[in-house]
Amino acid sequence: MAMTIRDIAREAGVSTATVSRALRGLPNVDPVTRERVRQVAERLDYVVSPAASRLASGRAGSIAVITPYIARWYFGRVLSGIEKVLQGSELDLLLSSIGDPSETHRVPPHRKLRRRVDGFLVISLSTDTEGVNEIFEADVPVALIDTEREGCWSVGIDDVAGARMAVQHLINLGHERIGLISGRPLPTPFRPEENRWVGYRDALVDAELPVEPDLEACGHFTIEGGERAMTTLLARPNPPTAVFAMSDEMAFGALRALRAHGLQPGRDVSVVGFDGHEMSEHLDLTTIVQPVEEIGARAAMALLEALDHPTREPQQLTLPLGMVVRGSTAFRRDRSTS
Amino acid sequence: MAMTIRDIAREAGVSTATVSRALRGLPNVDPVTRERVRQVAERLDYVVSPAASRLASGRAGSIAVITPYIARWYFGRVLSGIEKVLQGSELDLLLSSIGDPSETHRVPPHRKLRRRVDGFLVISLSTDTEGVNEIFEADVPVALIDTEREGCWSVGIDDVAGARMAVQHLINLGHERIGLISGRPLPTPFRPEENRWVGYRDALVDAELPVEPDLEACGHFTIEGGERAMTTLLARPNPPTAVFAMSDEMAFGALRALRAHGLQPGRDVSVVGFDGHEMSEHLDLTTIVQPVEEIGARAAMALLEALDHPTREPQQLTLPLGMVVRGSTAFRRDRSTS
DNA sequence: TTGTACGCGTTATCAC
DNA sequence: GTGATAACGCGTACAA
Repeated sequence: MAMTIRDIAREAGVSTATVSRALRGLPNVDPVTRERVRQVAERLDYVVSPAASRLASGRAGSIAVITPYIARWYFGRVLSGIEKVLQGSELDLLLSSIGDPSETHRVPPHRKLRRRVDGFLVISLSTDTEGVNEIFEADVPVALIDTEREGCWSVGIDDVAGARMAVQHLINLGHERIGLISGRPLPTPFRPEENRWVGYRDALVDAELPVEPDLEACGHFTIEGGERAMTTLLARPNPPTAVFAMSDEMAFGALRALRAHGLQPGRDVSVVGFDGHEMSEHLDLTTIVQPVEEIGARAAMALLEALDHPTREPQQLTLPLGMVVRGSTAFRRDRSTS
Repeated sequence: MAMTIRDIAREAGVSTATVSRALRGLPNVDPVTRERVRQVAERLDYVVSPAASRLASGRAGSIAVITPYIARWYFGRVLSGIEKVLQGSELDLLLSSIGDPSETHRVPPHRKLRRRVDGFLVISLSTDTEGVNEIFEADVPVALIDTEREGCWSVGIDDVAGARMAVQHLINLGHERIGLISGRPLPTPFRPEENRWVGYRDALVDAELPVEPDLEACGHFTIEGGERAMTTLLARPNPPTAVFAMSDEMAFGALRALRAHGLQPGRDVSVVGFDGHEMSEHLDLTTIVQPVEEIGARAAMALLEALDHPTREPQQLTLPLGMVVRGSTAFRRDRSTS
């Protein structure tokens, strides 16, 4: 049924070794021979058996992407960036979501992926997360997204600086009580969350503004959560006049909560998001823009490089951030004045 | 370095054959022996070499998901549903996006995936799309999402009925000029697009309402596109008083276009979307709701079943649809009256 | 119930 | 530049 390398060898009148060399583009093959082998392989519709090739070569021929979520905006886009790069390589992309690490545990990826991948690509997860930490035991290169770790390649943005930029923008607008819609209570298994928290706090401290627990609420990175968080903040004794949400989706929920309370974003309460989600433009949301697809693409490229040059020293890449100011942020006005 | 089956056999004092049988849960193994082998394997941290196992057994141990996009809402959610099911199986999930079939061609998935998957899961793509049609030559089961084809398993919704329901809702509200924001000009490589077009037309024809080219505009399934499409429709000599958008995201754009023109969704122009996107609630959009993640999950389950029982006759599964009515649709009022 | 031994389709190491 | 041939690690008839 399926052609084997021997069929090609026989048909081309050469040995299997030569077929192997010819097809893989290795040197020391007569151009004429190579071409003949190519023709025969083409004609007989031959494709190498990956299983056999992998067994013989010792290479797995694939890389695994470990992500907490697949369906969420950020992760989908990063994944897309990764896939586009890998498409151009010879490697298979194995997708493995580990779900929310705080939920019921699935089989840790390490155990299931043992011996079957040449490298890992990890999105957003802290390297000490249970189920993630184990992948470093495997002796394959790892490219980290949104995190760093000794001996690993990594790509990401400066979350601390991004959060600072967002909060500083609010400070510049005269706000003094600046709230935070975070993901969940620290510590979290997501690095960006920690870092944005630090950036938020640093900006406030530098400006000698209060950092109160009362100014923070968890939004769990969902629209619903953001809405609840904003509602919570509004119900506080002394509510913030501006809010920094750690993601655009949570900011969307915050905007909705404001409107539900008869408040106008920007005019009554300023909101800054984080991501550069397409909808932010449509909802007139000021936000920190990160190059999401490119983050994925660069990480994939880094991993490919690591596989090509095993000895090369891992690099850390930080991609630039931007801020788009829209109507959701404005100068602070005393609410009683309006 | 890495343990082999022989190491386990030696350590457990049995043959490799017994180790293989014991570890795979095959019958005809003394429970005591099996347990001992298990213990040894556990202790030595042994995992089978997938390459060797696949070569020997002839099974690829993985399935491929073919999708046009990864980053878009619908596809990300379907993919997530698939992944959750596959996570519980022994199969690897190979992700392969083929991009927009009308764009520059990448390597067709068939060629790259030959001999390396036990089955295919195809999302939304017409089976006669170039690069997709070839996968049926491989002699492996295929589960189709949003499409059907002889000999294939399939899962989806009734797009014709869904579109009909949306348009009928508008008709019931008294609208007579009902516009359509479609994806792109027919023919398209996406089945849902064709079917929703049919449902739109059928509903209008049944109600003896006009089906004019002037009432249709392409939105390419993006927010931006939907906005442009709505703008186009509003500029027509005799613009529609209601619009059915083939996706929620296009509907979001349409809502924005309306506001940009000083029109109020629902009051001035009614809009119905399609999907059940989380944001639709926040934007007060009436929409047809489909169980997206479940579509993916069911398709994956179908494929697993097909792999387990190769002789079983393929089934076609149609999942139920719902409609959520919100503020974006309302009784038609003569615009001059307002 | 268990063991033996061959085959799976390549790659890689030698010789030539 | 090319050809034998020994791995690679496991699954599986077949025999015991």
